[in-house]
Amino acid sequence: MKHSLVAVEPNGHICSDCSVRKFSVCASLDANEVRDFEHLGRHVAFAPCETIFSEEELTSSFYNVLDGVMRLYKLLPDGRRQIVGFALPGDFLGMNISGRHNFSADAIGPVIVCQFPKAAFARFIEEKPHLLRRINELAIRELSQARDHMVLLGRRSAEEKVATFLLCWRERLILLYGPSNTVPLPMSRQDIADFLGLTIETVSRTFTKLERDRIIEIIPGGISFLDLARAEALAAA
Amino acid sequence: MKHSLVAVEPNGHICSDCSVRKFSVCASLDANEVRDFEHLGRHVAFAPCETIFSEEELTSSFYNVLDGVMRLYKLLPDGRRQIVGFALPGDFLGMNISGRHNFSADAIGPVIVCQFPKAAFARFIEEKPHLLRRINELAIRELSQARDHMVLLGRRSAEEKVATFLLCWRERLILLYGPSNTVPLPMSRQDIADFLGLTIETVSRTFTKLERDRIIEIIPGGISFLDLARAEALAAA
DNA sequence: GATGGCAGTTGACTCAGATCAAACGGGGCG
DNA sequence: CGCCCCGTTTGATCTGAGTCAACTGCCATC
Repeated sequence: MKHSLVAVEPNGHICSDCSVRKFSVCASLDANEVRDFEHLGRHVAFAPCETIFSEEELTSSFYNVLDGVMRLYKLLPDGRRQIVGFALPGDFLGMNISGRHNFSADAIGPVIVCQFPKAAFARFIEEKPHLLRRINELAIRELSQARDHMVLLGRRSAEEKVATFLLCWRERLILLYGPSNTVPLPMSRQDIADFLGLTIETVSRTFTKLERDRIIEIIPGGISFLDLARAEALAAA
Repeated sequence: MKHSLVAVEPNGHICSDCSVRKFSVCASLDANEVRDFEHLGRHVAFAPCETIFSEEELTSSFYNVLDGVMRLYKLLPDGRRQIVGFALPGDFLGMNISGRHNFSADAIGPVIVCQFPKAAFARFIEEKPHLLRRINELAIRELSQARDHMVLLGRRSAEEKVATFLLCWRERLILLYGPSNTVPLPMSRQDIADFLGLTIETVSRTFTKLERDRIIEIIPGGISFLDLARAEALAAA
């Protein structure tokens, strides 16, 4: 846990140039609104493994991921961990009704976020129903993903879980960075295990099995798909 | 699967008298808006085991549960089922972004819903940001519950799952009907199993074990808590 | 008050994935 | 270069929950 590198660009950023704008909440804002919006958020960088916010902590800000990957997780009192998602550029974090975060978030690699003070953001949204609609849309999309993940956790085998994870992760990266059969995996095996409800050993063995079956190739920092069709068959089944 | 009993009250209902109003989306509407809202929805009754809507079906309506219990579930192609939630009076169903339902819903016992044609509802919401805010609030609450359920599915033992389920179900019923240590369970053992990512046999055995340990008592159509503190200890651990 | 059916329970056995333990391997550093 | 560290892989064994099968008990129907 290194210390944070605060405020990389002390309000010198320009939202209209922002690379994740079209994926993000801000997609719903027009040119004038974006200008106002700019004064609201500021860019903050986090070092690998740094915590952006913790479960049960009072929510003081919302976050828009600009660059990097985060793991979002919940801990049981005895230390068991369930990763409830990975956040990528464009993801919007921090909404809740209790006033406290309901999961923790930390940076996997270096991360840059656009941070909005909660109160100012709430005020800004007040008169912008289209922004609210956009946030609602994102929440509903996440809800749908959460339900899909419940099916995976409750009813799928280890091999199905891993295949599904790799394919879904690939899809997300394609949306952001364009098509490729090579899939970087910035998170550790332990992270993948805690996301899929498995142990690290099972994840590792399953990777090896998929490679032995010539479905994937394990490369440093990721995998490469050799046979997408068979991977999809495993995931669908 | 019996045939449906349509439109119990062909628009003779009065929203201002509605028993679930304070729990529901409609809580955000003022007296005038409720009057307009009345013309939008109509009450529809469903017989036990009837399907309200199916996954992948085009969304033509939204639903507000007025009475009864529904199971919300997703099926894998080979028939494995994951119940993603149970809907109780006050729950609002049908929101999605794809235009298709992303899970199926059927009645467990007799169910009455308030059904809103999608288009009319969308038009109504257009100029009512507070209603949108209320819907967003409900979505965020559900998202939080979904994440809690992921932890349960991915990281908890059978006994912890069952104890947690019974306690959570009790909490929901208390909110609606007031405190009681007796907890009706209208859903079948199979439903509970498919909700918790277990088999029916494991659910049954775990119930028996909890009863043998004098934590619960199994009664027809439900259970009764004998030792809430120990149940909570099991669920928390 | 027999009969059939279905939800739930119980028992015996199996197995997928967990646990425990050891080995591997690549990158950083003295 | 050699050593260590740590994330990962592999192997051996164990076990919690799944599977398969039989049984119970409660209605519903005749």
